[in-house]
Amino acid sequence: MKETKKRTFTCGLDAAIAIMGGKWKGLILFALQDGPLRFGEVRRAVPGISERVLILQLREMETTGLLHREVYHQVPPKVEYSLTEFGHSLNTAMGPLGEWGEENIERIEAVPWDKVG
Amino acid sequence: MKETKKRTFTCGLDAAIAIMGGKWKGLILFALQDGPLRFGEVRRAVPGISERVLILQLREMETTGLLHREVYHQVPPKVEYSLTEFGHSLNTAMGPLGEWGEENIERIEAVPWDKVG
DNA sequence: GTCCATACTGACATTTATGTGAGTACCCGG
DNA sequence: CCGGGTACTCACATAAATGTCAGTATGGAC
Repeated sequence: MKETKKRTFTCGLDAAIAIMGGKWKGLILFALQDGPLRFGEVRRAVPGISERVLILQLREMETTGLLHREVYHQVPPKVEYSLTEFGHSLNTAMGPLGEWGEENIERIEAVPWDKVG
Repeated sequence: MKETKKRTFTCGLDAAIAIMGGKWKGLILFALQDGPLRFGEVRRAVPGISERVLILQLREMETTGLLHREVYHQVPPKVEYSLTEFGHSLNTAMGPLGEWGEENIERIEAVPWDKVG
């Protein structure tokens, strides 16, 4: 029960998708690419995310080694999040995907999303 | 709710992630990169996916314009799926992500996945 | 003492994604 | 008439992801 299950992946893309999780982690990664941000700054940098989900995502990304969490013992509290080397490398790898999205954003927005699901 | 809701995205990466949907579409795209495959061939190329979910994913990807569905009126039935130009371009954009996953697959598999969620 | 700001935590509800297993339609060869 | 092969469809069930909202802890300013 306490054995850490060793997930296996069919290919590198499979693994990368697992790391990326849902719809937020890529955006969080993107937001942090230019340097550390405090919790509240990350929240403002990722419009639409709820506070609780942001915390969950940040914790997951800390566990997977994508980012570092630095706590300053102050009042009011201050916590800074920054990318690790691992996180930076993933961010770099996602660059082309982001560019593809930029180039095709009109087409993507025109998709009849309510008929997709 | 009859109006097709025009989703908007905060950035290109956001849009790309929306297109990629869950954990399967990237793998399906990857499987189709070398040419058309029949339904059963896609299923075998994407281990672990259930038949129903595969159908749903293929339909979504057809709707979003990533792939083309060609029906041959034969018995037994034959349906071939192939990437569109749009699908190919996305596949290309995901190339670096797949390579990143390959390079880091050991590290990713070593993540304590049961403590992540 | 009261309030402020910040970064949380916890209970709960909802939405979305995925999975299971059965059944359908078709023509053909036996 | 039966079973084989393929690509589905349908009803249902569960799991995972996301959302809402209230509450907590802290020390300093007032």
